[in-house]
Amino acid sequence: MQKARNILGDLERAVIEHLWAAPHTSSGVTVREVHDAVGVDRGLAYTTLMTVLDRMTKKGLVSRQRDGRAWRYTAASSREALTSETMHHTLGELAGDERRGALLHFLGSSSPEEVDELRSALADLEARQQPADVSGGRSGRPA
Amino acid sequence: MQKARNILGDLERAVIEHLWAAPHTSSGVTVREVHDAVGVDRGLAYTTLMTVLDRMTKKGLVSRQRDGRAWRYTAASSREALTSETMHHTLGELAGDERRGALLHFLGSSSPEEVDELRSALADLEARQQPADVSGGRSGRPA
DNA sequence: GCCTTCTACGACGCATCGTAGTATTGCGGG
DNA sequence: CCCGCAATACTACGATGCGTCGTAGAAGGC
Repeated sequence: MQKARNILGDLERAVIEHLWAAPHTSSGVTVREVHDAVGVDRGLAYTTLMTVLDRMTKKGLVSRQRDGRAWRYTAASSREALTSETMHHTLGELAGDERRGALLHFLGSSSPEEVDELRSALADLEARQQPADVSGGRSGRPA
Repeated sequence: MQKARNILGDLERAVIEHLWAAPHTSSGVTVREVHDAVGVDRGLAYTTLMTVLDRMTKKGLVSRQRDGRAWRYTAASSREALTSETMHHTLGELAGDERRGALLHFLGSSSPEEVDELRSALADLEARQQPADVSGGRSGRPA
């Protein structure tokens, strides 16, 4: 009985989208604000957003903290982190040798821009680690 | 109305797993064979696998061809291709600048092995295109 | 002709998600 | 001190997807 392959629903997506858009400086967004932002134009009831936020909390997608008798919600992980995590999850289902093939496929069906982005991200990462050891790989420090 | 974020269910996963394991030389696998392979141990009825295969066909996950009065099923895309496609799908939901961040995240949370794999895959791809232009990037051919 | 093997089609149970109503609780104004 | 507003907590309902089967025919084999 392992479930939970659906990362995000449709409304959930819109909601977290809004949370991501909120300034990190704030201590979070109230249900009312989320409703005003993504609920009203869709003609949704306040309680709908409440339920959704509540369920997302239980799933660990968002976190919240008290503010008076209201909750203030924030996204649990950044958009980039969630995307990365999802991609890892997808890739993680493959055995090592298949991963290479999948990555090759991935690159092959990427646009030149994406490849560039990846290349530069790789360079960034490399620079951040051991600027010396570029020869064989197996760069030490994990995590 | 964009749906279809669930790529694979649970049984579906097992089924396509079996199809992937089948020799490509064969012209496909019958329901009977799939049932024997992944259905019997789970105590599933023959018809269950029939339905699942049928639905997967309608979703384009597998393809089939007649063989007498039976169908022979084959996976529509390779495991690697499907994985790659899913990853692209995930990444594709981001805007350009966020993609970079996501990729950085992705690399940052990858094991050294994965980074190596990616690096070598990138090198492969590069070699396959313009063996000359390695200097600046912006590899011409826009797909 | 009867038994087997397949396909087609419909059905049911359960989980998830979008959606919302009702009950409850706490704070501030009169 | 009590009322009502606002926000939360609790519960519910319909749609859809998926796993699971059953039944009804069609096509052959003996």
